[in-house]
Amino acid sequence: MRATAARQGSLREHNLGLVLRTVLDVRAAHEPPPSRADVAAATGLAKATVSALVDRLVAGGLLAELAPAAPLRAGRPAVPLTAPTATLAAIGTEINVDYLGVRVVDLAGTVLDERIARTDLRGSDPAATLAVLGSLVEEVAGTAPSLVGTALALPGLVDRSSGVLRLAPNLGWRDVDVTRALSEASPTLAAHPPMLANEADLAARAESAARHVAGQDRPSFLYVSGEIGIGSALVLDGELFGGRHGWAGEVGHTVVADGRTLEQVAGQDAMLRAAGLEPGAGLDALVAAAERGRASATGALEVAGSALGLALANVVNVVDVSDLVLGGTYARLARWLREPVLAALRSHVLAAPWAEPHVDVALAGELPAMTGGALAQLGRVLADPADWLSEP
Amino acid sequence: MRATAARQGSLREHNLGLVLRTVLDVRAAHEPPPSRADVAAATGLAKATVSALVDRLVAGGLLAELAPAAPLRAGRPAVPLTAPTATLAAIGTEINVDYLGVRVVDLAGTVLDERIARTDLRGSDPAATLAVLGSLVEEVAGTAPSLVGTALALPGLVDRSSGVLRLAPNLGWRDVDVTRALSEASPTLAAHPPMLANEADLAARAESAARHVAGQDRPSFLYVSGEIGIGSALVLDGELFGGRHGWAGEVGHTVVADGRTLEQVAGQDAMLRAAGLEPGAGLDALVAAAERGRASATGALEVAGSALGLALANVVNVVDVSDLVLGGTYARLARWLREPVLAALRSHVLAAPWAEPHVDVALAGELPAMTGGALAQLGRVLADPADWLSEP
DNA sequence: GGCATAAGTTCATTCATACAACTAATCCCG
DNA sequence: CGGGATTAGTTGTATGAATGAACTTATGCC
Repeated sequence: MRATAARQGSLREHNLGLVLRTVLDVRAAHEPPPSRADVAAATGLAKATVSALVDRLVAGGLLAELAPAAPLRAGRPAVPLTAPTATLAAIGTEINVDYLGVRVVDLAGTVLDERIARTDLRGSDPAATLAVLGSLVEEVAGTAPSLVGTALALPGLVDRSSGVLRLAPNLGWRDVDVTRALSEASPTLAAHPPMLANEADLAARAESAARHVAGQDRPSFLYVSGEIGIGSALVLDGELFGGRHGWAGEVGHTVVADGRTLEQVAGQDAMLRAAGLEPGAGLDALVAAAERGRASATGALEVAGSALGLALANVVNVVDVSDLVLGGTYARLARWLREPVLAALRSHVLAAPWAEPHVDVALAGELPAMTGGALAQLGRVLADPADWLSEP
Repeated sequence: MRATAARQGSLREHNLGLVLRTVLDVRAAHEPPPSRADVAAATGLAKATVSALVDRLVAGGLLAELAPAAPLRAGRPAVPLTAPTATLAAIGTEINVDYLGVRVVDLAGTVLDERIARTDLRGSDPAATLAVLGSLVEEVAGTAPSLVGTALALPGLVDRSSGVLRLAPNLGWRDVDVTRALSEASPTLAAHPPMLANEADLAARAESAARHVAGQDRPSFLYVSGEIGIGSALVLDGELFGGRHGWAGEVGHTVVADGRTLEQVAGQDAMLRAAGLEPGAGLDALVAAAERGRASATGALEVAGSALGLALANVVNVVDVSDLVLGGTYARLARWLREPVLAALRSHVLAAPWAEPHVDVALAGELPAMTGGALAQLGRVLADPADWLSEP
């Protein structure tokens, strides 16, 4: 119930966005690039209207005309429309517990460039780490086309209004003025202050886009991000649910049993310990042990899966989604986690008999939060193309 | 991202709704009824446009002109606009564990009529109970102005597409075709099939409206409904969050400790038992005992409050709201529950230091779910007034 | 080469809002 | 009591966006 008066111009802006999204959406679904006529048919707008809007978008650099394909049937051949290659891009960045990275994505969703540095950042110095990230951004910014915006995914609670990272338990960071530090380290980030968000939230955005491309129209799911910590994010009808301050999804800090949080039971370190491995052994060691069928490892995963399932059952009871998506490290462990999670869901979710719970593995590729951040910024263009027409 | 082409008419419909909502909203905030000029100033629309739209709304019966108030200052006196009295109404109904009722509410939010029957409906016969509800609806339908729609609040899981009540644990009902039974019992409900929804969801709508009237513009809160069972509903920026199927908010069936659900620890029966009272003693007995300071009662409430607080902390970690509203029986117990709930929130909510949790008592009046159901139906008129202009 | 077919363009028409001038109804003040 | 100031609401013209029908362009098919 947006309380804005709709003037004549609003109409045009709305339809401009509609046309742009229609062209890019059809592309996403692996259909051939649409023509002006296709767009008119899909939107219900008159051909003349679509032509005018498309012309404006092409002139503004938000759409491109392709060379006509070899015509198959009678009639004047259509001019196919697509996203312009590499004219507009966004940079998604991420600092997580065991890596940090930068990724450039354009309007078509293509990854143009990326830099990833794997290091253990637990207890690291925020200033130094942010300086590294800033320099990675500068490395890619040179080759990048004109920027829509930037985003930074963090494993913690972020204050989006002030640009301060409030708390990242697994990094050991607290009240870090991330935006300021980055703007000093990188002219690019100074010019385009990053949108700060939780890692799981942005990963879920990428997952939503991936599922859209895979054919799910407006997917609804709970994304569970197992990194060193455990985060989650809810997507409903393709829309991310962020809560009041964007702090939704902290399942990891949910209490599962006798005062212990889920992270203390099913976090990576806890699983390693329960499997009888050294804390520093890493995920690979756990996967290897489980693959060899070692009872200590599979048993630990069973216990972790049950706890995860219980925590997720509580979440599902409260937010009502039936599709759970395992991402991050949980994606690699899905083979062993799925069954105990499903069992917990079936027995604790009140609505389970009428909405059979599903547990899927994430479709989005490696390090989805960086992609998700970039997509979030690119989404601003789709939402309101008029703002991006003339000025680059 | 609604995928609809905006034609010229969409503009008009949008602004028509905007004008209607502006008039009713200003009324809600206890300001004097606005004139056409006030609406123009508030919306940013031109005076001429507002006049045209208001005229249409008045002609269609969705707005009414009042007699000009005694003018206070120079200038032509304004014509005040309000909701028309008793021309359009909705019926909200409810079946709960210990009562059932019917309420008629008009566009101005005034309760025009109601019938409430208090009985214990645990293990009752669905057909008989629904027949009683149907007859109550018929009683009030005669006097009611033209109907926008009807709603039915139920303490359980409802399948809104098929109109079947899937499960109401505390009634002992399962897979009851409520819509069909009611349409046979009541011609009014046959003509206006009720919107089925969870009791807590509709109560939260009423609470949202009450908070809006109280001056909170677009309130965000988690409503916790303590009836015989425990339900909850999330309102974000004035909008109810229902989840995928409308089954969100089942905190009562959340697991809090060693496999026990919240209802088994903090439900009304559990509290009575813990306080050493008979299960049938009722809420009044518990309140009386607590007021007399009996340790068994206050102790039981302390325990229940802690469990409730823990469950709510888990919810808050996942959905990120900081205002909790105690409704239903919990409103009467708030004096004793508030502190333990707050304590649990402070220690278990990750974001608590940056978003101080609040625990309020519900503002909406008695049996808010009935009001909320009616308001939900009336909201359809506000959302799209064009549909309701000519035909009644 | 002519006909059918489909894509895209041109142009007059429609319709909702904006803007400005105007009328209406009141208070204030001499 | 009458004129000026002030505010509400109306009237009429202009603007801008979408529409629909006619038209042009570009192709395949026979």
